[in-house]
Amino acid sequence: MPDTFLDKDQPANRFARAREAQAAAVLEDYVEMIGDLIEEFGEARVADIAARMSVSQPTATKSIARLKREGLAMSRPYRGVFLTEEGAALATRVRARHRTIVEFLVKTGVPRDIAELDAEGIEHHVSQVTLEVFERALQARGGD
Amino acid sequence: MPDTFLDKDQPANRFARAREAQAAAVLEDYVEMIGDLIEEFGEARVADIAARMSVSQPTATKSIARLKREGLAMSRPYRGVFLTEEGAALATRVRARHRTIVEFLVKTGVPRDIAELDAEGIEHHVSQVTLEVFERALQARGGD
DNA sequence: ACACAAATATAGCCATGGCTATAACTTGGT
DNA sequence: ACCAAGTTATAGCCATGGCTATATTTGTGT
Repeated sequence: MPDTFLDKDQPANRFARAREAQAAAVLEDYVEMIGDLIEEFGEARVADIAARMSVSQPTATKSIARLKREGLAMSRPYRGVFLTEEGAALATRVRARHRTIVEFLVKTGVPRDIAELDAEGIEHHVSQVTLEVFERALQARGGD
Repeated sequence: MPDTFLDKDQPANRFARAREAQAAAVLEDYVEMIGDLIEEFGEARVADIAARMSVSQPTATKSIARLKREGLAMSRPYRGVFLTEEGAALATRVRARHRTIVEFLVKTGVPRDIAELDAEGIEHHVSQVTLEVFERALQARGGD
């Protein structure tokens, strides 16, 4: 089990820390979504990625370039996008974390649709410790 | 009671929504911290703001310029920064929300120092509905 | 009053992540 | 085989939020 999702160093200041988490957020979102698309359609096309992110196609292309630079994805021009081993592993962790947060919020009393929306922003800022607390809370009372 | 913190429209897509929340985050953080500084020292100097944000002084100056453009703060060159009525109101709401989230996390079982760190990133993505759920959870079991 | 230190502003750089417009490539149909 | 349509890439723009280096202003101490 990893102790981090996508960070290199821990900054001293809480604002600096939140900034770092934010920088990783875009990568995490793309990787998770590309994983979803591959699972659904067998491949992830740029156009689909752009549509899911509600972003223009060139913006998606640019972000994918960054994913490639960071070693999370691979692609050949005019072909679909695929995840590296590292990217796939990250996608798995991100997806699990997302589900944990949504389920925790729902269990706490937040309507599921709102929980989904909030989780999208929240998930990138939840530490491993907090995530484990959420998991324990889920197991405790009614892990149906 | 406000139904929003700092948003204009609601985007359809959850990623787009998270992006918007993020755009407001910097403003919210600055406004809250400027409020803190004014309360502590009677004024907020650029140097202090920069130090608290762990950011260079020119970066702080630039962000303050944006706060002014958005009508949240005021300042005269080489003088301290002050909040407009709107800025002060926002600071109050942001501070209350921050405390609610920290206390909720602590009550759930997250160590306080970690709760503080996580809250910094989380708070900008918690909807009004979820916040109210947290508040109710706090009142419910042991509002000591 | 004036010089100097400290604080703030400005200039100019970089990366990210948006966008539109357009070029280049793929693919499917005749 | 080729052309049209669809898809992806590229060019070039903008704002934000980082930074360093430097100019300017404030204010303090002698």
